[in-house]
Parts: sequence; structure tokens; C-alpha cells
Amino acid sequence: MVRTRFAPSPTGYLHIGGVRTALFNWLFSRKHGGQFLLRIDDTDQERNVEAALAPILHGFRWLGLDWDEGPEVGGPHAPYYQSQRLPRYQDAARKLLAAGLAYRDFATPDELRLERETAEAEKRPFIYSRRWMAETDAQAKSFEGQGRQGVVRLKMPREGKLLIPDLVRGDVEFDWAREQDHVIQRADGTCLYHLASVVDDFDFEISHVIRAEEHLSNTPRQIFIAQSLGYPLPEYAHLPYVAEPGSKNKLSKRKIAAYLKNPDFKKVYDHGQGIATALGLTTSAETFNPVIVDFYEQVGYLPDAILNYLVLLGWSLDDKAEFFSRDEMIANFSLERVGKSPASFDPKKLWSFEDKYMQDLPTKQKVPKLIPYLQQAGFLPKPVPCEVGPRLAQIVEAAGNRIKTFGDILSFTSFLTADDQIKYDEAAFDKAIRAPGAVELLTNYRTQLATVEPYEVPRLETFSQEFIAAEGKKIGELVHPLRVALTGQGVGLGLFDTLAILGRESSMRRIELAIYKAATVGRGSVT
RNA sequence: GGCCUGUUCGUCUAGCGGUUGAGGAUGCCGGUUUUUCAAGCCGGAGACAGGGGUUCGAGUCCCCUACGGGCUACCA
Repeated sequence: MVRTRFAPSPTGYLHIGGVRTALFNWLFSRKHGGQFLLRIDDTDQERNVEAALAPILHGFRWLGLDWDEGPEVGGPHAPYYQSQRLPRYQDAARKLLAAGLAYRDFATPDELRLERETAEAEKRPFIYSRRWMAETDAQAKSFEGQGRQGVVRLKMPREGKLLIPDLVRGDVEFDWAREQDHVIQRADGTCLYHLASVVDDFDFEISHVIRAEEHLSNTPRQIFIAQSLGYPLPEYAHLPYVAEPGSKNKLSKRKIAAYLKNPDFKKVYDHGQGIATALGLTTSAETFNPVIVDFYEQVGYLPDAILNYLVLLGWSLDDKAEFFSRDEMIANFSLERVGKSPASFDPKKLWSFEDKYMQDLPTKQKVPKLIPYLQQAGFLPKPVPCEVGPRLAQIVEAAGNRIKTFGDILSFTSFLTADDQIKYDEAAFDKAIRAPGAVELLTNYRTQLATVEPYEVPRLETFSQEFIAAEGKKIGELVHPLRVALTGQGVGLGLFDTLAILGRESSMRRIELAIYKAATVGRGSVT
């Protein structure tokens, strides 16, 4: 049975690189008909774990990465919180001690530091002398008599080599002699990460440890612990890290300010920020930032698009395939085809996947997703009136690929406001409506619009063409002022779609209003 | 410093000694379409980090250098 796990720390946010690691674990387990679990690495934080975990679990659910065991779903190996498993780790430490594969150590921090500095000064690698090692109770008593406090250290081999077969990187060789006698249990009895991690992976019957490459160097000490405890070894696969946009430096959520100098990153960020503002969200760099998954949910990206982008970040099937449904990802994923080199996070390429996926999403699936955005921004009441659905469908159809994230619907809210509540884009108004002849043209157009039959897109188009020909003008001279009059904005949907969606009455009222404003309100103060 | 690890177009990647005058995607540039914007369509520029080997032949194997990343904690 293949069992994989992802082990987040409860930090309050889900990092895009972490999602990639989780995704690979999830895909691998699903591909082999196995199970995927979540384990919480909270050995360090005592405070508010539940609150800090909630956004992470929420992110997993939003992305559709389900877990078979872990927080909120439980499972046969509960608890899945490291902070609640201390007795297991202490038990393991006792066994290691009893087998002579670990020892109690009474060195003070200062003594250790001195050894380390001496080694450094002599330009030789530091290896602890084990001078304050206590292998018998008598020795321990004697050290304790001096007021010293004991920790438990691994008694690492000091010769020989270790070969780690890694499913991504091939065989990796380490010298045991370079490994430190790591502390596995503190003087206060609490245990450290490496011990906890190995014990949990065994207890949870993890078959494949798929994790970030920063753990590759940690693997020898973990293998030592596992072997010393008589555990079977899992398979290992170390994934390359996710790098910054446009560079090979590791991606970090703390460096957004620097990333914003990257035009592509900034474009994606600004787009999201615009939607957040329209929604009235208070955003903080902690969570509202393209490095954090929350960002994409709030702006209204499609989880499938994000997953498709991420699966290609370090994995590929061949030289052609780029679009994968969830099932296709599962069917095709393999660790053998995971790359060894770091991959830069490119928000612009993610954007292109989002664009494509949104284009493929049928209107009737888009509409219900759009409604919460319109409600949040105050354009729709909470129980939605039933006539809104068809109207939104009409807008969505006309908007076509202009809606790239669900939040983009907020660019088309002029269809949902009262005719006299239109907000004009000043520059567009001044340029189009105050253009020479524009008001006169709009006046004539409005008059004739009253009798156009049927009031539908094809007829509106031919009517407009005929009208403009009769006036001896070019179509652009009508289109631009008319669009501003109808929507308040210089850019928008196709003009005939706009007329049709608004309907005859609204269209005429809006044209009248624009004409009136042009006559009565000065430049730069229409709104 | 020591050890481990990585390096093909700006970016994601294909390539597992010869079929490669290095393929695809994204981005960029140009053209086309057009009522704006977006999309679409057509075309273009763009890479094997550097240096040594091995071989009849190297992006593909080996070594060195440079530059990333990790570990070297009583962090995870």
C-alpha cells in the first residue's frame, strides 16, 4: 500500500511551493491507489494551532486535495498532531538509549561552542568529542552532581558510507563520519523534529517520503534513527525547490517587495489587488500575495488551473502535453519524470493556464461562482432575485474571455446599477462624449433607437451601420461615445451586446443622461 | 570552511552518444482580424554556464571552475 504524507507547520498560510510538494505526494498516492495523509508539525508552537491551521486546511479543500487521514478527518493512527505524540517519541528515545545507539550528554552550550570554534580555527570539520557523554547511570549522576543538564544525542557511526536511493536524484552517497551526534531529546524531555518525523512516518506506515530537497541532507540521520529502531525504510524522493520569478533563488514569501519589481509578478499582483479593493477586502502581505494560495482563491482563480500549472513545475510527461485534467494528472504522474533542477515560479504562465481554463468553463458553471463577488462588492442583494441568473448569463456570454478570474466580473457591474447611478471614467468621458459632433450624433442615434425592431444584436448592428452611413461618419465616431454613455467606461464588451443586455429603455435613458451631463457639467467633474 | 545537490531559449521544459542546422509551451516582437479591451490566427527573434577530457561522434559520459540551493541548531 502506497502511503504518502504532507506535513505542514501551522503558520497561517499555504505557500505555493508547499502546495507543489503536497500535490506531488497526493498525485503519487492516487496514482497507485494509495492514501495521502496530513500530519501537523507543531512540535514548536504551543499557541493557537487550530487558528493557524484553518487557512491551510481550507486551502487544501479549495484546491480539491483531499486527505485520507489527518486533522478533521481523523484516522486509525490519530492523533496527527506532533504536539500530541510526545510519549511515542520519548519511548523511541528510551529504546535508542537502551540499545546504546544514543547517549545522554551533559555538555553545556558554551563547551560545545568552544569545541566547534576550535575545530573551525583548525580548519577541520567539527565532530563532537563526546567528552560529556554518560553511558552509565554513575556517570550521569556524577555530571548531574555538577549541576549539569542532560540531553539525548544520537551516537552516530564514525566510519563507513551510506547510500540513499532517491527516486528523483538517483543514488546519493554520504560519509557517516561527517554526521553530527544530533540531539533528539531536550533536557526538559521534549523531542526534536528528526526523531518525531521518523517515528511518525513509521507509525503512520508511510511508504514514500516525498519532500523538498532541503531534507536530503537530513536523511542520513533519519535513516540512522529508523534503522536503530528497527523500522523498515521508506522510499525517498527529494523534490527540487521552487525558485523566484526570473531567477534561481529560492522563493520566499518575505520578499514580495523585490518580486514586485518583476513586471509579470506585478501585473498579477495588481490585478488581484484591484479586485480586492473592489471587494472591500483588507489585504495584508502575509496572505494576499501571489506566493500564497489564499490570494488565488480570493481573486477567483480556478483550482484546476493552478494545479495544472503546478504539476508542470518540475514535472513533465513529454515534449508536448500541457493540459491535464485531474484524472489525467493522476494517470500520468510518475516520480521518474520529476526534474532535478529548481523551477522558477512564473505567475504569468499560471495566468495563461487560468485564461485557458476559464475560457473552457461553461457559462452555467461560471454564473454561480460570480454571484458571491457581486454580493460582496454590493452589486447584488443577499438572497439573489431570480431574474439575476439569466441576466448574468447574458453578461457572461457577451464578456467571453474577458472574465479571466471570477473577480473580473466586477469590471462589468455597470449592467447591474441603476441608469442614473453610472460612474463615468473621467478621461474616457471627456475624450469620447466631448469629442466634436459626438453629442449631436448620440442625440440622433437615441431618437432612432426608439423604433429599432427587433431590439436584438443582429438588428442593432445593421441598424447602427445604416445609421452611420447615413450620417456620413465612421463607425468609431459612434461606438466610442456610445460605449461611454452606456457603461461609463472606454473599454468593455462588444457594443451591440451592451445595447442588447441593457435593453431599449435603459440604453436610451443612459444616452440621454450622458448628453445632459456633457451639457451641464464641466470637464473633469462628471462623477 | 566541510559535506550533499543542481545548471538546455527571459521562464516552464523535451532531449536518456549519432534521426537535432536543438522540439513544444509561456512571455516578447511583427503581421492579420476588429467598434474598444481581451481573445483568435499567421510569422519572427530567442538556449545546451565556462574550460578540459573520453569517443569515429557529446546537450547527452568523466573531471575542474563559476554560480544557485541545502545540511553542518537543544529550528522544522
